[in-house]
Amino acid sequence: MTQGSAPTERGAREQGEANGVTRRRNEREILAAAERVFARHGYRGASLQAIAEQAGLPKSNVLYYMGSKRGLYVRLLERMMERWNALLDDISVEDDPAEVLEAFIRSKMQLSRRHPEGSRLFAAEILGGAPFLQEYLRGELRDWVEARARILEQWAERGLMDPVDPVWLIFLIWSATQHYADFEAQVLGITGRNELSDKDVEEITTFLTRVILKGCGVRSRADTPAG
Amino acid sequence: MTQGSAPTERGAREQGEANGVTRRRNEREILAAAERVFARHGYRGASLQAIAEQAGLPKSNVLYYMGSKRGLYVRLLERMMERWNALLDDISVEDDPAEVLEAFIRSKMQLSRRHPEGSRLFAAEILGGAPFLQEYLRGELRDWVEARARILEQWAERGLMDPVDPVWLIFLIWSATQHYADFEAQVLGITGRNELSDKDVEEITTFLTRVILKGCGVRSRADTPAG
DNA sequence: TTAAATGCTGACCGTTCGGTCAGGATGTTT
DNA sequence: AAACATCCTGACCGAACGGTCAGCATTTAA
Repeated sequence: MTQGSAPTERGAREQGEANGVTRRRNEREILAAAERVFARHGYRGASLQAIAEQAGLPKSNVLYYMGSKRGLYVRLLERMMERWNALLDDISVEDDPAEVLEAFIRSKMQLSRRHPEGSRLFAAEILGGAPFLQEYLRGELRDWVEARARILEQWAERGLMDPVDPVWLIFLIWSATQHYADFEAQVLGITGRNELSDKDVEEITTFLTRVILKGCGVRSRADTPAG
Repeated sequence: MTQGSAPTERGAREQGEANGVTRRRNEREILAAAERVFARHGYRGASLQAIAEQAGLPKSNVLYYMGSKRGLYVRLLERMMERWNALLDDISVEDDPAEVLEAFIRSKMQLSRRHPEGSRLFAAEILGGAPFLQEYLRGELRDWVEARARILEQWAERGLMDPVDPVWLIFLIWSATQHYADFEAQVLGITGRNELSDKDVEEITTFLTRVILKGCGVRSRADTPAG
């Protein structure tokens, strides 16, 4: 009665495969499941039981791999931060504002599309007052924004765009793109779609690029006669 | 041993005040506390215990007033929907696009500022897949957006603004304004502020109005020579 | 073949969850 | 002052929570 399962062929291991293949697969499965559950219910609302079920593993196994709920959550946040940091890594004042801003909008849009659960996980963390990310926001991310803001300012000084507040502009792009991941349920409900197609995303990207660039009076370097 | 509290002066009633004054105050207190807690932790992550503590009442009292966790949550959502529905209630094709769009941005910004917890509560609900608001999104709100989208289209036809997709435009305004409530923690962290002042909000509103109106090529009716 | 190391999980722990309810406190009516 | 209706809450309930751990299964090393 205490142990009813068959002695072999249990778990996800199935047949004896050498090395850490199962390990890697389980870990990946857990991280994906956890991202979904944390994104949907927030840190407190998420349960390890739900994560384990979605990963197709016993709860104990999740804890065996990840140590603790907190550790799993932090690991997911860090993974998302890495993805974000890779964005728009190297830009300079010499670059073309139109190209850079379009690239920013486009890559941010793709980040939201490629990792919607991760985007929502991040949003849920911020929504809850960023208890785990305070340090990151006030440190790394702040520097990231500051550096890019200074470049935008210099572009404005050179007459390549209107003298708008660069930080508000970055927030505008952030929010407009983030919206399609975080508020997906709303976007789909209002537009009556089941999902956003590649074509939809391309259309939205074009729309945002056009409106924001025009709104900031961005002139492509090619359009400007003199340096 | 079973009951150690003093026979009188318990609860929030304190001194005998006639009528439902205490009732109304308690109800208001509970709703405010619940909005905070639900916004921060989502539906599942919120606990009645935490809500009760923030309201300064025993948990049983919260259930006595509100019936159930679900009922309390739904009531908060409905209150927020009412606030939203009051927004930009009566506009027509004959109105001035610049005025209407600015009023939309401004009033939406004020909604986020006046009811940040409500805004975040709404955001958390959508983030979690809108389990309680599916119907509202696919019904009322969809109609709301459709009606305004048609007016924007007509403005475009009359040459009062660029022929942009009106739904994407509404989402752009929505996201840009919503951002300052939902991502408040991020905005404050990055800008190094403790809170957004009235002046900040006014500045952001002006920025958004300028960029979005210019980006959509909105011309004020006053600027247009002929009808 | 055996011993040690590692992978894995059912059973269990203390705590907290949403919700119920008996019954005392209070307000109103007679 | 007695009867009644309403307000309120401490004590309790079964369920679910995050986390621990003994102990079996499997792989690796000797």
